[in-house]
Amino acid sequence: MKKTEDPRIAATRSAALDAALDILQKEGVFAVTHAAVNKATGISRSTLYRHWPETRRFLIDTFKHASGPTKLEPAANGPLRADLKWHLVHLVNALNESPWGKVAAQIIAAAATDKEAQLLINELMGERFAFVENTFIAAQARNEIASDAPIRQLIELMISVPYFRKLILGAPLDEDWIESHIEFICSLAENSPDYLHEQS
Amino acid sequence: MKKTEDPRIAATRSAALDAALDILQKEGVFAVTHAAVNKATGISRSTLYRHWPETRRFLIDTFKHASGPTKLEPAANGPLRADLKWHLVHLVNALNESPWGKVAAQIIAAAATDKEAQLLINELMGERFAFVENTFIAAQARNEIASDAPIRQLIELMISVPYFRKLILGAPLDEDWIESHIEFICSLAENSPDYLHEQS
DNA sequence: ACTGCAATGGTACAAAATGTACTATACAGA
DNA sequence: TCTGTATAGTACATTTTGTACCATTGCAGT
Repeated sequence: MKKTEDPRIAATRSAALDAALDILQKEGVFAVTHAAVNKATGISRSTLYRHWPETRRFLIDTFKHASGPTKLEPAANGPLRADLKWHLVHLVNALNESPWGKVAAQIIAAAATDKEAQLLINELMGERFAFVENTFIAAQARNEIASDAPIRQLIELMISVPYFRKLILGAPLDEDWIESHIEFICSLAENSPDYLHEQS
Repeated sequence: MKKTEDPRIAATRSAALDAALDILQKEGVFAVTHAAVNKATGISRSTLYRHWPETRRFLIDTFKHASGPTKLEPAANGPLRADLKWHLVHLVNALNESPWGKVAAQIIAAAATDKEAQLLINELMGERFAFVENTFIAAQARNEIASDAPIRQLIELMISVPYFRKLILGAPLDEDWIESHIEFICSLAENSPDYLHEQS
């Protein structure tokens, strides 16, 4: 059994991934190479090859590094509107300010051919979905919204639009937009017509 | 002045881009190289370098090739629900069956560092947005939906969710899903509460 | 059919990137 | 201090990438 990890290993891994992430954001996936990280950090190429014998794995680890420690704190148990806004602000911050916003598109693209990337996405998205879902369920329990509200679709609406705007349209996600999006979702959730049952 | 383009040029371009697209779909962006296309087509490497001196441009042209001739036929002028379904089926088909669905994520990722890729996306998305927008405007003219319906947001809802499901979640877009999504959108559009004006 | 022009194919070669092996040094932990 | 391991550095083999050159092929106009 192993006591503690050699701090040197952690140090090089951390420094290398920091640099790789930086390169990834600034110059794109093609620029993330052992040689480039060596140049940026001074960590010798042979050491980098020992840590990541295959470039693909290096890139995947960089992605994981970018997603960072995902500790989603629980939303306050206020009214639905406040809780949703809290979630949305959290999401928008992640897209606007953390490295995540800049590399998410790369990870998604990688997922097309790399199973690990897809797993990473599933993990992160699953976490966020569950998180928002809990908020809706709590609101149902407080009778703020109908018991048959289309929660799944409301969650998708809430999350997919900011991703789409940011990653695909390149449109800004500012304070005003957050307000209008929340308003849009909340009026749907609160009015809660029987969307799925009143089919013509 | 130039009469007609040498058919050989068109032939090699076409064959090269076909192969490049095939490689892109099957093996990802890193596999799209002059050498790989040479191996796949028999077109000599020197010829490929003459056509695309830089690999980046080669990839961008492959993206454009994937997006194909985007001739969006006008939707029928039926009731809103029918028109929207027509649009959504068209979009889902593009995501499910054409190369677009498989390479869209790659293009989006490329857009992060490449201006041309972003322009391509803007062009394609702008086209589709305008298209769906016309349908909503026509529905307004026919008094099917209120004059102050939040069209922009409804369009984003309609388009962003299938993209999100397909590209990010990897979830299927089948017939059932199309029905429920249409139902969701239509009930919003038709009920048309004053989403944006009844702020608390 | 003939001819000039341009595109292609093929080869050779230069340059750079990638991957591996080996040794000496520096550092962590006991 | 001592041992084991991680790192730095070097050297080298291999692959990939990019360029130059020339012979050949095919197109277009006469």
